[in-house]
Amino acid sequence: MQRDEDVERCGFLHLHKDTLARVMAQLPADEELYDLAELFKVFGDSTRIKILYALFESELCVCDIAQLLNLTQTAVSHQLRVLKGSKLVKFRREGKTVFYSLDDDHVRSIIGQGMEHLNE
Amino acid sequence: MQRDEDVERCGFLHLHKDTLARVMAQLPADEELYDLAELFKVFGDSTRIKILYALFESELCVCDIAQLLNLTQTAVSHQLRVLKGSKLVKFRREGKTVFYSLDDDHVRSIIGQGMEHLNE
DNA sequence: ATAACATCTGAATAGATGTTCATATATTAT
DNA sequence: ATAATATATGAACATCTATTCAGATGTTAT
Repeated sequence: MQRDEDVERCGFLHLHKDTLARVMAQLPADEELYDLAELFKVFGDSTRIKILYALFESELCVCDIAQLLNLTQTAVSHQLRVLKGSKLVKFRREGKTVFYSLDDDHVRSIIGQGMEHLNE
Repeated sequence: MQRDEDVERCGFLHLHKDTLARVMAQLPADEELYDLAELFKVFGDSTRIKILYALFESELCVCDIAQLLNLTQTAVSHQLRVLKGSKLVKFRREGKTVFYSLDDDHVRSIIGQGMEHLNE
């Protein structure tokens, strides 16, 4: 991934200096780009997408999610942990059961935009 | 991932029938959800995110992208292939060089929404 | 035709990821 | 305290994925 000057490559032949400046100016810091990729990685699993979609309509407990989507309780629990870590879902406890719900409207808009892209 | 009735679980204790109906009605087909996850998987890699971001300002050739982002030409080429496969970038050939550009405004909005979510 | 250049492709490898199994924790009822 | 229930967690395993290396393809100039 890291590179130095030990390999022959073309120069910035096709890129004007001012364009280069604009591209570089737009480019966020490496860490921010990394975090962004980490966020999308969370959306990049069908189990998690299913869970998020199920939560569109109503808060749900772990067990209901598992039955609804035909998944094991353990798998759901693991994935909810990931979704929680990215602040995409929040939860509240009520006795033995834990209810999860969407934490953020960005979830809807991101998924919505993704769906739009697919249906083109 | 697949389950049957051989394991003890809670019933739909917390979910009213009409809510269940709404949740199920909202839920897209499995294949669609799978495709959506595949799409986000593409966004879920920092190299690809960098490439997409670089293309926000201007079309770029493979070699310029590689130098700009300090990546090998091969790695960039492989990732452009993936981006092309998801219709996120398009390209045009000009002599020896190939210029890539964003294929879709959804790229901007999806990345934008992701960034917004991070900065909360 | 040959050389030089830009890009692409396939195989191999190392690292990341999701599920399962077994078990632990937490809450409620008896 | 004990049992029952809902959820969470850790380790192990199999699968997927991104990069690198070596070589192929396509284009232009000589």
